[in-house]
Amino acid sequence: MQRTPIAGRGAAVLDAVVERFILTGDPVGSTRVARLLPERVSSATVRNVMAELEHLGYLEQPHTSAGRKPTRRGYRRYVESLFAQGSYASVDPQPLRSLLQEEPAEIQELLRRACKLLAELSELVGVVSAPPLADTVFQHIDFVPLEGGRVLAIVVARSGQVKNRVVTLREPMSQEQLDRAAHYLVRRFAGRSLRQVARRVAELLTEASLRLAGIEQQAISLGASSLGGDLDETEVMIEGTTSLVTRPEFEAREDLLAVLEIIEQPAELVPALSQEADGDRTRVLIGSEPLPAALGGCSLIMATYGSGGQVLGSVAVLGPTRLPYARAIAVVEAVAVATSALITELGI
Amino acid sequence: MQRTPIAGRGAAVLDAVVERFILTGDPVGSTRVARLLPERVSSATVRNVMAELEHLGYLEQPHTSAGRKPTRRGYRRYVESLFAQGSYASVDPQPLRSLLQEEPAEIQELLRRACKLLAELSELVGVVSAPPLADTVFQHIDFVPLEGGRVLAIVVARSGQVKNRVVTLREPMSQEQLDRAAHYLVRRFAGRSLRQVARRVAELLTEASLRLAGIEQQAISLGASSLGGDLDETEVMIEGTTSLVTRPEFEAREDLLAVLEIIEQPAELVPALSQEADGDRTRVLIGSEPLPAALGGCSLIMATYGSGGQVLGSVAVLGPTRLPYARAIAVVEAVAVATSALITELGI
DNA sequence: ATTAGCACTCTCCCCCGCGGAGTGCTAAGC
DNA sequence: GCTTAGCACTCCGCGGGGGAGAGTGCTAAT
Repeated sequence: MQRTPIAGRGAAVLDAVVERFILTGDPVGSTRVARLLPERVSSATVRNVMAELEHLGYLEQPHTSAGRKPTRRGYRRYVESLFAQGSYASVDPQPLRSLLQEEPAEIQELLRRACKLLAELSELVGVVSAPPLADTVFQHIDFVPLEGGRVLAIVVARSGQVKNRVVTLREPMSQEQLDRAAHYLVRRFAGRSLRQVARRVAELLTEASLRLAGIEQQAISLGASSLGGDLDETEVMIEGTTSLVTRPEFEAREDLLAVLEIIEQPAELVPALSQEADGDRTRVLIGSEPLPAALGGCSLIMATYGSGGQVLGSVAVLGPTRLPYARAIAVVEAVAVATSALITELGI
Repeated sequence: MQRTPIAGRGAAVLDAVVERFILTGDPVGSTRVARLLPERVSSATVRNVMAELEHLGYLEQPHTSAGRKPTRRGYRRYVESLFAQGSYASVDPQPLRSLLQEEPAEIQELLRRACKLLAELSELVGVVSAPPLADTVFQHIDFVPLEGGRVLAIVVARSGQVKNRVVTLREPMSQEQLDRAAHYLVRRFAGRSLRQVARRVAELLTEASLRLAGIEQQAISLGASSLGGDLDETEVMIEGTTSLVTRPEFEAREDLLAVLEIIEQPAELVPALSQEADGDRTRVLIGSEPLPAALGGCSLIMATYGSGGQVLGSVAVLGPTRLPYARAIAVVEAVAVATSALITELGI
């Protein structure tokens, strides 16, 4: 029974402290914990237990003669016990259905809604990473001539995601030639992932001068220019920043500033969101490692969404370390499931 | 000489108070003003003048025996005198050139950069309203078939702006038919504004069943579905929120919250940005009327950008009422001019 | 009209002392 | 040996008091 460093009463006390602290934000004293425990014990007993928990690094005191609050380690252990018992709150399915309501034109729109939903349901900051374009399926390409020998390339993924890029031609091409090139690319490559298409086109380009004839060569060249580069870039969207402002833990100006800066540079969350994105486990990052240093006082709860076994991106909520984990986890998982379902249905 | 309610020494004192208050944020006392004035006067004299300025509604006292700070009216009068003497700071042309540096693929990208520039140069919040799609020139349209008899319509403006919409077909069409329809629309309507195209297509749709043959009818119908609706919607982008957080005037939680809420709903600024957008005068709104009520403590400095005499949108900075107007005005005007120039060059 | 002088007002800040909450320890009880 | 009642101690937070400083309005003199 001693597998975990703490067990039985110790665990109960820790959970009580964490939950109470999450609720009120004030350090929790021994008498309060004694009242909170199901078992009838005296505050003195609780004090002994708490002293030990502090020694083990699960609790800390802001100062002598204040109550205790959880350390990161304490939160971690609490969250793990949440997962272990597997029973966290359930989420009202109504808003999730509204996510599915009217069909979004593109996946971006769908993800934006999911992000708002995360923020609203959790009353925290919603974070969603979009699938890198490289992972979407090539459906269509179109070239629109601009002035000055430049061409606007429009790449359409099956998900409805659209990418534009301006390409400069080495020699002028007519609208008809452009159309033929586009048709050629679609005929030949539609249905593969953009990553595959980009790789293949790049390969062909090196051989092209030898074996391919006029229009094909032009098509390949155009395709290479249109698909080169930033296909792997991950877009991150964020909603619900305002909910943080009123939080007492961000009373210190600098802390709030740090979070808001992240929000202006959401890309800083990419490492945290993708590095941890394996399989279907919900992850909880408690103010450390893959999170930017400025978010020391924050936690991120994330899950992945995808289609047909492939992970496409992450949904997450971000908030102060002192956040209602049970609810947050439930919200994140519910949104992840709904998003996956919708994407699978619409195709990616 | 008594055209304005105040003149001569009164004006000098008011300007001194406003400038000093903008600089430090503390109410300004009579001795300080006396030192600031070019003319050598005693603090007692200044006191008399200040008492009168307060009576006229240009200054106010936070409490007896504090210095004075400007009222809205005071700011207004100060700003007008700035315009009257017409000499405000000049702006470092270097960053503006970087705006023109590498050519943006679409106008949205250009405006985003302009917005960031506004924020950086002014150290306030940058605000830019994009031209409504209706005002852009129709260049190209393309239809991509999706599953389930739905079609993704991609409308391209000459500016490079792209709009997507999913359209549901009443009867299935082949890729070839879709291409023919797209070609028809481009041949017939390219070069007109989207607003004109939308109107014309809608007109034709009502007559179409009588006079037009198969493919034309289909094309018109598709065009109408693709262009209907929200063409007049104005997109507003915002950058540099974080610069407000550290500002002492937003120490009160609620004030900061109000501003951040606006930033999550930038559309609330549309009335202020468009209602005031006539001609080429730079406008200064000081925490009132067309601004949302929550921005009572803020000012907006805005100018319009455009091409060939046509106003396309606005660039602006937003900050607390106590902001460095001379600099802000200079920045806004410089960015407006640069943006107009670039848009004119690239075509809209 | 301007200014020196003066009494008055109000804020800000520091300091002090107190009550309350919570702890750790000890000794007694089961 | 674990639990618990009792107790002394610590430390934060809060409200009041007092002084310094900044600024004002008024009056009287120039």
